[in-house]
Amino acid sequence: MPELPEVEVVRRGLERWIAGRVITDVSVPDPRSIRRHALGTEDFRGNLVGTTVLDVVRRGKFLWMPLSDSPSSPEPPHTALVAHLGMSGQLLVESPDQPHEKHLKVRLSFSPRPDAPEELRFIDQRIFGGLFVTALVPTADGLPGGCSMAPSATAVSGAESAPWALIPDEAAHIGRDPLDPHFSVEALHKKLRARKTGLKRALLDQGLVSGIGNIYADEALWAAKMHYARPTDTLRLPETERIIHAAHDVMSRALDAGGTSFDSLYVNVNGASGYFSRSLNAYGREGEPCLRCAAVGLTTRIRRDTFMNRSSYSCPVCQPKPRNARL
DNA sequence: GAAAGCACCTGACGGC
DNA sequence: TGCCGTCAGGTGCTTT
Repeated sequence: MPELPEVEVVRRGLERWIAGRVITDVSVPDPRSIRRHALGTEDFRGNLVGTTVLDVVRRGKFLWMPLSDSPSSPEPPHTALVAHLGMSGQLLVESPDQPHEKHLKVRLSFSPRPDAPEELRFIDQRIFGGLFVTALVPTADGLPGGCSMAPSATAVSGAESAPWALIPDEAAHIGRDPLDPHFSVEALHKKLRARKTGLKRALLDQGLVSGIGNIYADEALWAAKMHYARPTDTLRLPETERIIHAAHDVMSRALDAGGTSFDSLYVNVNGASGYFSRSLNAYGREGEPCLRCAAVGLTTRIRRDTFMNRSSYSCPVCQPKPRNARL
């Protein structure tokens, strides 16, 4: 299940393989995966063929690729190809002669490059994700829209002026993620204090802070020793700093491990799985010992609660439920 | 306007 | 073996 670290792994792969290349053809075997492109398949195709992918940018779990008619155009891009992996989306860079995957939804062909495959495939089993082309709008704070331009040998010439202070219209409402260099803990703390909700519900609200899904929310709460139902309007700044530091730490470690993977639903652009699931402390460990408690001789077991119609894993001892819990 | 609930979607899995 | 119900969960829409 792709969350922020997994999407960042994919972003880096796309940056390496497709930045600077021209889209030469597009096919859409299953139009359900471009349903957010309201004008249909032909318009989707027409907006892409002949354009150049200038960059690969990410905010939270949204990925976008600013498009230009020419890689050397001095004009900022006006449109972008947006991708969201949803629950089971995969973006694979492959050779056209590779057999088609069972859930292949969209294929993009690229201009030849000696060291790189020519096709980008979007595969999605549950069809929660999708692709669409949309307008780029200025960011509210005038800062770059998201994370991009990691050092790359394939960066587009002239890209030293990028990233632009632009973001897809549909992603403009979401907050910056903890790995974003422009993320502000103080700004998030203000928003949390103004909300009357529980801490995990807030962490999963992409409008407040993006990129945190069910897995990393549970892991960050466990690391910060905080309960998921802690009312956000009672948080003190050091506590907000603690939970965000924990989220940053767990997601950074997951990124270093190539992402978290429980099954074949998450792979990088070359089809390889990550290894971070072996390092999880809470998520998916119902009935197993809390490792922190075990270190001091306690035999506490991780418990699973149903919360927001999904599972929430926590330690009942080191993450005690607050008296004023907000579920 | 804020907060919460629910539909979307498919494959795996367990129970009968 | 086959059918049915449940579960997984990110996002956007609807309801309260």
